[in-house]
Amino acid sequence: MVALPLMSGMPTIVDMPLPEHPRMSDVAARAGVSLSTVSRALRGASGVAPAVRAEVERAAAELGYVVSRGASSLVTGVTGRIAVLVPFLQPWFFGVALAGVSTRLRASGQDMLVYQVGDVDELDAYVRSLPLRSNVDAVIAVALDLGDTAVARLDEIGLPVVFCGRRVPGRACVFTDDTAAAAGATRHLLNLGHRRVAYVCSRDQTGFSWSSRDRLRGYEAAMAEAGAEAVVVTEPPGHQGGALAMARLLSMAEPPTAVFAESDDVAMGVLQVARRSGIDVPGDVSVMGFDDNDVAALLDLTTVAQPVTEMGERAAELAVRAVRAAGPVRDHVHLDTRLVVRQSTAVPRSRREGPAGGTEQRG
Amino acid sequence: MVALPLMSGMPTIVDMPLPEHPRMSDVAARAGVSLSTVSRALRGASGVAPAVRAEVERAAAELGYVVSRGASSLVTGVTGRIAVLVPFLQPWFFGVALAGVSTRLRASGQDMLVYQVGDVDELDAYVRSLPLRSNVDAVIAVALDLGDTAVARLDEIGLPVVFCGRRVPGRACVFTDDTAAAAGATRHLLNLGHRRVAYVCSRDQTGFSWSSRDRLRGYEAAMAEAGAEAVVVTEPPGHQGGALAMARLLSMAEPPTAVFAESDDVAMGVLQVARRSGIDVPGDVSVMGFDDNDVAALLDLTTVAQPVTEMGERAAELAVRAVRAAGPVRDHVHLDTRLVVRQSTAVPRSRREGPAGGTEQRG
DNA sequence: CTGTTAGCGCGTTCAA
DNA sequence: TTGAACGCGCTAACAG
Repeated sequence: MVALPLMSGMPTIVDMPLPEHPRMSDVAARAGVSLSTVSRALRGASGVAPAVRAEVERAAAELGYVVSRGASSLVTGVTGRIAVLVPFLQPWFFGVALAGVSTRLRASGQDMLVYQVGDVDELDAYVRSLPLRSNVDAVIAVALDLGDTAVARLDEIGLPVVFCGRRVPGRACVFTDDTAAAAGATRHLLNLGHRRVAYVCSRDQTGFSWSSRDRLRGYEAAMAEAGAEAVVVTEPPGHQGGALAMARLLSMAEPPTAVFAESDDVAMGVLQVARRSGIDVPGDVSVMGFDDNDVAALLDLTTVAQPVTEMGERAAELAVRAVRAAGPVRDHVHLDTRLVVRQSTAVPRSRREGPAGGTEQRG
Repeated sequence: MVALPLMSGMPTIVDMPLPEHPRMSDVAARAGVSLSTVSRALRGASGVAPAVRAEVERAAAELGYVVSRGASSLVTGVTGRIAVLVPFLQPWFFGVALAGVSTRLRASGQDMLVYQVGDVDELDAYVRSLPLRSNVDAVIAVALDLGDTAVARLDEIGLPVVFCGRRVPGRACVFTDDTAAAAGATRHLLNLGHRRVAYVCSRDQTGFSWSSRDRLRGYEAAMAEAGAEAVVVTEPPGHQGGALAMARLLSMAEPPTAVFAESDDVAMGVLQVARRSGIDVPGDVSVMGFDDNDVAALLDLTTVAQPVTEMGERAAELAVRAVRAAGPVRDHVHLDTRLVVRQSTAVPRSRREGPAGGTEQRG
């Protein structure tokens, strides 16, 4: 700050009352420069003398000034906000994915707007009303099937969309290969010596989810490949569905020796019924899940791990890139899954009691 | 629409190309009125002829026009956005709370901005930088201890704060009585006939959380009231901590016959170690949790249920009210907890094998 | 390198 | 009941 000769009693610039909601002009006055210089300095734009920039930053800090995004986005058209659409907020998967998105966005100073669009109507209402220019810069759809019309509408508006958790041809997306992962998991059970491997999948009113369908396909392929007969049980989602499914499986003439559940959540229901029925896992039946959520480790469930946090981060990364590029980004980010072998899968009893059989394993 | 005589080949209003990003003036032109009339009509302000209003709404719908929040908030100072601060995104509690907030905000057309502020620095950075005027209308802190300086800063800016999950004197907040709930849970165990009831609590680097402290207090009070000796084990949070704690308890000269864990998550670790050690629950030891998360039901864990969704909804309600009132709201919303008795707690073996003892129970 | 000017899209005075 | 003018706080062109 420049030292000035002052008459005593005269209010100095330091004595001036701090405005409650300082604006850029307050900073400009305090730093003794013009508005545009403040704007440039605070934005980190080039063409500002280092000394001036420092002075401006000091003035801003002293006033507790922060640029109003609303005002600047009115001019630039960039809001600094990214919308994340999720079908649910409660399940483990979405919390983890959001954490990933949040981390990445923080790094570039973007804000995260979260919308829960449980049903098609909500999605529709969202797409219809919200994403008008000057509300968000991009949309990340997590484990969500935006319809064609919704996507078309976003395109029309010029809003980049990133799909997280699903492969969408011609679109920016981050995904894992559910089919291959499910096939790998099924092979793990087959390689242990199981032949009667059942698959539990879930469907709600809306029908199968795509990841559900993809996993089923992988299971069927692996079974066919091994010449084993596929046994598929369909119930509502969640562990309730898993419990119902396991009950049905246990009432079959020849119950399976291994159960592959579409998700860890469903597997929990399977395990619960097994435990209550006095059926030993993996002694009597092997159980395999999918997701590797936090409870899976707790219950020693063999499962397929997805890098969910990373999926969120990468999706956010694509969204940020699309905003910067001011145009659509079409990258496909394919992340790997990982088979996590724990205590819930083992060689079937028939094998153990017969001639000693090795426990092979393939990816 | 008014039918007009047209020369053929002359472009009609219907033929006019739809602007990609229609603005209010486009609507005004299409409806044949002025800008201010459109503004009034679309905002539902009074003083617009019904016929004119209908015409404006039609024009807006045909153009796919939506008011730009950015522009209007520049004038009104209201953003239509509410910030939700959470320490974590992954745990069950936060997903459920966010779902509650989301539901309530949707009803009033507000958007939800989510910030993960895991450590004090992040919180500080957030409070320092973001909530300047024209970014959000209110802040909801979920299970978070904003420091005094942070709160003071928000006050200064005039941003309403709502605390969710904690009682804060003189502030708008939604909470449950952790102390009373923990005391009730402890009494449940005492009433079953347990005397050696251990409490497992968690602390991380930061120290005890307040809910942790409150619950501990309730446990201690109930034990003292019954003339029983308190046994408290402290470990890191999460089920790992629970597992460590249970291991320590099992190595005591006289292990407890009942374990009350600070949270369901911690209780999971306790159950895991019990199961692996061949200790029957509740045969050998009763286990009680706190939260009633989705896994608790699955594992038949007796626990204390909190109305988490409702907490989120009510917090959002207070935030919306504060925005409407354009001033601070100081309501305290006290919600009840509920003891959920499942299969993990029972009369201790000593009682069962001795003279028949009844299973009493108090709230 | 810096200052001046003209809007960004809308709500809100006023006057009609 | 409607319309015209002004300004919300800021950035982007220019000119200096």
